[in-house]
Amino acid sequence: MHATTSEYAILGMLTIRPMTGYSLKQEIAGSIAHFWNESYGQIYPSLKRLEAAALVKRLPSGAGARANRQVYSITPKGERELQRWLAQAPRPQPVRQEMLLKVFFSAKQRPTALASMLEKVRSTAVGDVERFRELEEQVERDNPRAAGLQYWRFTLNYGRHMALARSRWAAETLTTLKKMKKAKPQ
Amino acid sequence: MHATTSEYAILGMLTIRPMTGYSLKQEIAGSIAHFWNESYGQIYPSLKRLEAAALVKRLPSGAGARANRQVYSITPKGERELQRWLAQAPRPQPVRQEMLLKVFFSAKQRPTALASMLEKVRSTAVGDVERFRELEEQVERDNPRAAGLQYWRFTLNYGRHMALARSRWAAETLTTLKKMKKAKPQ
DNA sequence: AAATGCATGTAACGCGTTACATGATTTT
DNA sequence: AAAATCATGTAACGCGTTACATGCATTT
Repeated sequence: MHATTSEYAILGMLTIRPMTGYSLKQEIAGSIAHFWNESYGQIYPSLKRLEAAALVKRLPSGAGARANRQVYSITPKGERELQRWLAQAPRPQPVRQEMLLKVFFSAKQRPTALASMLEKVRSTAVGDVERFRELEEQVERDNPRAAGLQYWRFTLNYGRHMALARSRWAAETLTTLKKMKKAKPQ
Repeated sequence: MHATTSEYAILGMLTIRPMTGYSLKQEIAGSIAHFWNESYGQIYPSLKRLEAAALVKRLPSGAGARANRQVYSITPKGERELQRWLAQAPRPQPVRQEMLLKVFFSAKQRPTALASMLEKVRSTAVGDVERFRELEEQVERDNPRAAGLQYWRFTLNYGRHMALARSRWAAETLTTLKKMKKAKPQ
């Protein structure tokens, strides 16, 4: 078994309900888009591979309208494979923070340039905190009895924690930058 | 101008001092590895492209030993291009959190599986906080008069803030998970 | 003499997005 | 009748890592 993370994401979505490639994309956009996305260029070939590995199967399409529609559901084998994957600790992902590159290389620039960038970072992060809070309320309003509501909340809460940390770091860095300016006026 | 972020990273490193492809890799590993990495497969072709765009130039290699050695330095044009890039707000990067995928899809699993995963996430994050603190001390010890020391600190501090937020989120989530178990014992 | 380090480079592969092509069905 | 939505798919490209090939210089 050498499924990609995209394939596990699809497998996971299919535990909610059987779906077409098209509705997978929609469902992802409407639930986990704040931390995961898939494009059709990934979805359709993935479904083919998952089917070949018997982790998903095509449901018989009711003849007539939308006969070309391919509805996929997860198989028991697919459920076992998903479960196996869930139990493994997430692999640490390589970090590539373009923003920190800009911070680091600002050492030889006028500090005001960095300050204005950090001000944008800060205000974006503050906005994100609010956005996550609203999203959570919206999710609770629209899906009050969703089976995985609490788990959904966990993921939104993660986003909020991170955005909050980011905003605090930016504010702290801006303060330090101002102190540096005072200590060493040009 | 359509340089990639890797190319800007290389350009930035060359503001520290002229370097070979080989030493670029080393220098990156020894300073910004906590948020950025480059492989030779990126570095050498990038240097070629940067040279073609006249953003870097090859220094004349002193004949004799190591004659094949290619030392690159940033050009005034390269410095202008870097500065232009630094002034732009960092583009928001697409998030793909494998870990949250596991949280989200654990809704239909036994909660103990998620708990043990989160415990790993938490302890790793706690370790990271400590690691960033140590790294900062080490940097201050080894490079006490580095020109960009404060900016270096900013980037390490970012890592620490994020790791701290992650550890707190994990702890909070674990607590909620325990409460859920109590409220609905199997 | 052997091992390690310095140094340059490329080919293959993986994973992902974007953009396009195509057409049926449903809504306005 | 037109517009929007549902639906499937692929080709091209971008960016990145891994693994390999090659060879000289320095240290042990």
